[in-house]
Amino acid sequence: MERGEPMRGVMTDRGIVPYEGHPVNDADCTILHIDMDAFFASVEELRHPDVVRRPVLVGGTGPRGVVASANYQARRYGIHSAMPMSRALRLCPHAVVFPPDHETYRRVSAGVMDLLRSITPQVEQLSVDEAFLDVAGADRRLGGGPLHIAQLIRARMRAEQGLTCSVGIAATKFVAKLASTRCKPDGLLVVPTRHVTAFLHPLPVGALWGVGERTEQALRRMGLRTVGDVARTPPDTLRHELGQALGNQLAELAWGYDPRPVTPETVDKSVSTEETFPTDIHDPERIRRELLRLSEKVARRLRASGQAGRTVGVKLRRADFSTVTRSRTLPEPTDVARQIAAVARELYAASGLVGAPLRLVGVRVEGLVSADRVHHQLALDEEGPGWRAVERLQDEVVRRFGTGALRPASLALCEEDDV
DNA sequence: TCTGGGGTCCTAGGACCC
DNA sequence: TCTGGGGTCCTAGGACCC
Repeated sequence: MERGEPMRGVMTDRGIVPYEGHPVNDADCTILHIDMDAFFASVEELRHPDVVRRPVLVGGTGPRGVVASANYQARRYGIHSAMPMSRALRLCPHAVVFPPDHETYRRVSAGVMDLLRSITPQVEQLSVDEAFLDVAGADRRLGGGPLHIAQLIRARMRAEQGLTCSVGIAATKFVAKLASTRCKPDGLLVVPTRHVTAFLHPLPVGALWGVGERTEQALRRMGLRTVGDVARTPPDTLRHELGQALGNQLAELAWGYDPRPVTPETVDKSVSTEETFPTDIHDPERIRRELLRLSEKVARRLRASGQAGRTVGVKLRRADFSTVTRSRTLPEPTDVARQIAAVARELYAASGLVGAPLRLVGVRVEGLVSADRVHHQLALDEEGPGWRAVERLQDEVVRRFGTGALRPASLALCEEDDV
């Protein structure tokens, strides 16, 4: 296939060849990895047809904004996600920039996931724009094989959502995900099991799950540059250099061994929110007010999902980017903003960073359980009698009249409170 | 160039219990 | 007086993923 053309093919003895006119033995390859192409940017292109064919960036527009998504026109300039927006705009001053609209992306994502679940219930959503499917059952029902199902998904995605996606097909999650990454954008790649090592071993170590910048450096110091290099290294050596878990994981992935099944339901383990300030803040009163605001946001999300958590944590990032986290576990789970904020402020007070300039603060609640198991205890808790009910009422007001209706109450809480 | 926001998992040390 | 080993929970930090 030619440069610049979407990659659609199958891995064979002769490398990747187009599957049109070739018999594809994909019988054992029932795992699909679906990856939406430049998802946020593509959604903005759908809403603003006038920007199609121009470089499009989605991301923070403030002084500390980063690129969350870049379309493929923008990527030609060397722009990629997580790059500071200031640098991206130096590389491509005429790019069109949209601030992120996560509500819309979530809505489009829900449509995408519904489409996938209409193919099979065996859908594991990885993020807003990615999912694994196990189509073994769907294949028995629909017939035609995984490749046929993947083509059906791509056609429906284009017709029903107006979006392109890339699909990797393999016998394992890991190889399917690598396959979709290699064929982006708008691609489709099958990696039959007997060609897995030929596919994997030439790839750079960074292609392995769990190898980021730091681990890549460590592997380079060991003289390992490709997945094949890792595969030929004794697992004991990998464990010794990288730790038990990561060493084991890389030793297995380098041979394409990945027994993890597709698991449709996963439960959240934590809820958090954080904010980077446009400029550093040192005023303790402002930090305390931020902690209350973030606690309200976390508590609202907990209540909306019917969860409560026992461990409250704060994250404080200094001007030099060094980060401190503090946490405390409570006797009972909570979903009450006043309680979360009280703990967050105590953790801040004891952190040794009061008065220090901070670029970011965050609030997290973990150790989540279903909230209906703890409601009565919370109602009796002497620290916040009635606060739970008050916040429930706020939820109801927002539900019926929108967030604007709540603003005065929220401000009043900020100004009056003194924990 | 100067680094977002939402998550998961791992490591390591200390407390505590048996 | 000196000293086990295992298990669980808690805390802090860090790497990684999208």
